[in-house]
Amino acid sequence: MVRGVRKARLADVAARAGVSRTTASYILNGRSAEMRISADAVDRVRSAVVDLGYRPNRTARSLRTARTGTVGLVSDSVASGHFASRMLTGASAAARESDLLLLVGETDGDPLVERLLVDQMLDQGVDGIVYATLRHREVSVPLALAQSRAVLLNCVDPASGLPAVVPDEVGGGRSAADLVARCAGPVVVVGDEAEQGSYAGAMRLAGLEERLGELGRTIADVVRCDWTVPAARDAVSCWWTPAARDGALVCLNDRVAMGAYQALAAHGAVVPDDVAVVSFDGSDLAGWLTPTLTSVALPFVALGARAVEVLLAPPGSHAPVTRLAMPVVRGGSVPAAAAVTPGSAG
Amino acid sequence: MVRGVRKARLADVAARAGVSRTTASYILNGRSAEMRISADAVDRVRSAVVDLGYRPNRTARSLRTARTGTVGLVSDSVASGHFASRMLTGASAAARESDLLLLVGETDGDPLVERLLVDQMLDQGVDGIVYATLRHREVSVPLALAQSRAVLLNCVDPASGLPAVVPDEVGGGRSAADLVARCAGPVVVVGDEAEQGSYAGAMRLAGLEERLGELGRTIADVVRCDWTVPAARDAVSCWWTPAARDGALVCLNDRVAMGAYQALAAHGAVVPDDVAVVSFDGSDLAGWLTPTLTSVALPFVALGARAVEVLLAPPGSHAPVTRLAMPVVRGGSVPAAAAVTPGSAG
DNA sequence: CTGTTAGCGCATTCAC
DNA sequence: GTGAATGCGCTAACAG
Repeated sequence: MVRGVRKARLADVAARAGVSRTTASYILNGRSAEMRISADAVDRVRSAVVDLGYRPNRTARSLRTARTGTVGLVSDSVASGHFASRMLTGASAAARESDLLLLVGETDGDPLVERLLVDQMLDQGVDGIVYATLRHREVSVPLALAQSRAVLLNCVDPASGLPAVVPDEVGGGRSAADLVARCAGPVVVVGDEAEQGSYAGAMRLAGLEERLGELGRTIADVVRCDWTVPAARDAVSCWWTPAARDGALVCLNDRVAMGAYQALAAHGAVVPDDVAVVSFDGSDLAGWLTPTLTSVALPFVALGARAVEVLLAPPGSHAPVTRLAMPVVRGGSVPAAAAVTPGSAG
Repeated sequence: MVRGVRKARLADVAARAGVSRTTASYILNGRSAEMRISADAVDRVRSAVVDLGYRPNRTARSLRTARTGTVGLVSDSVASGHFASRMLTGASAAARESDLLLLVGETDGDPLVERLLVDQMLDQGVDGIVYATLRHREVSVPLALAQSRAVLLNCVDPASGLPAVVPDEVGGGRSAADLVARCAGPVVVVGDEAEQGSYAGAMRLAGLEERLGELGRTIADVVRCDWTVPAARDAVSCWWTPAARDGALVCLNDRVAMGAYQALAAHGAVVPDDVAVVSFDGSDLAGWLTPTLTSVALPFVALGARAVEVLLAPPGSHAPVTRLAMPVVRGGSVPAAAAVTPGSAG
């Protein structure tokens, strides 16, 4: 424990103010009115606090109150992820908002480390734990977690009954449909929807299909490939046919879209004039491409913040699963004429 | 403070094992040999621990020992950064290695929030604080930090005298020089070296120039532009001349290189046949480009880990500034023939 | 080798 | 309105 100068204790403050520790404690905890403490005593204590540079010892307070003012965030590898780390930004901000400190730990997917980390945080006395994953998927949390105050972030665990905060992938798929429903040519999906055992692909595809159906359209084709730039580039390049002109490519994430861009360029197809491209994630990459990519964004900051909020709310005051909307980040890869007003009947 | 089932205390363990709390404490703190406690007592205590599911109360221990087993990491916006968040990964791993928990907080560059956060962490009783920045730059840390156990990460504060851990940007510049020193055409730098008041640009440029000089070469030109894709694309596109063929573009970061790629493609110049490209950062983006980009990498994970190690080491046992090498991540953007053996006389 | 005792700094119940 | 006394759970002198 690091301390710059000798720290003053509450007793020192009380002594200097000429009151008892109890009185000083009440005043500092905002109960001076309730306890009807004299204004004079309040003033003396307050100035003693300033004079002595008194800071309450949170450890001692925690021992007494059984609350530490900290929440934990354990993840597989959120901080390593390209931009999923923004969940940390959101969680950190929300924690600060409630005057809490955030304990983070990465397990790199190791179940052993995971248990150790959760136990350590519990021992440390965190007031709650957010369990986050890089990919939106199903998990099976350690028993110790399931028995404590916890919230799942970007994942769900049906067995545990823990509340979860996730992106609304189906709604995102529907938004993508709205963006391309009026294009003249075929709507083609790029990317394997079963990628990495993640929920994202299948749900995005489901939403897309559902909404396209409502608008009287269908998915003409699915170009399956890994969610990486080279895989998408090669797959799109092989698949490309002039019949695809005036259609739209719905890429399952931004890296896939980048690969698609490269393939289209190689074939001399111009985005968005010859073919529209939309994708999912809304990562920084979308803004780096030329033309900029229209992408249905993962609201990582909001997800992280909301997870902490749900954690702090009274248990049961939230739906088991909170789905956060995926906002459309508009780029130049989709002609306005291809879009339909969201929610319209088409 | 969250607790699944009623927690057993050390006293319960001692009672069940038929020993005193002291004895139990010694055993659990690995001092049974030193205290010459009977093997029988040790066994009884150990099984009592298991039976009762006893976990030591870290808060109580902290109150007594004045150490909390936590370190803080406060940053401007490291978690928001594209891949700088990996400093967190490194720090988290190093903390775990020493059985410490990591408290993180982002200030978003707000000096007020910064002070609040540092104070809160100090109140919380962290054993030390890592102060990190997204960009490698000079900072002026809050007074409270300067007076406590702290280490700077990716920044320096000459006034504070705090130890710092930073990437060796000059060495990185030298590595870049080695990669392109033998190219037939001119060596041209892309990017404004004074970008964002950061140290990175100037130091990379200095290292590049220094090493090129040793090898009998010079920087032919500097194409100044912001470190963004569109700015670099436009700048390189305007500047491009057939005279640049067979030369090399040294881009000050990967996004600049991406812009350069786009400009070169527009002019029909092929990488690496017509022109070599190297850059700095070693971000994921480097692997997404075609051909993949050879980049001198920022060792973010190692930086984060080292910062925690320096924090935990006895004060004064490290140089004031620890510079970590920037490893070259080889891609396909530089012909082997253009390179020289690092460290050779050329 | 083991038990007794005394705090760590704070919140809180109960007398005054 | 205020102060004395108690205990959160643990560690570490000190005595036996």
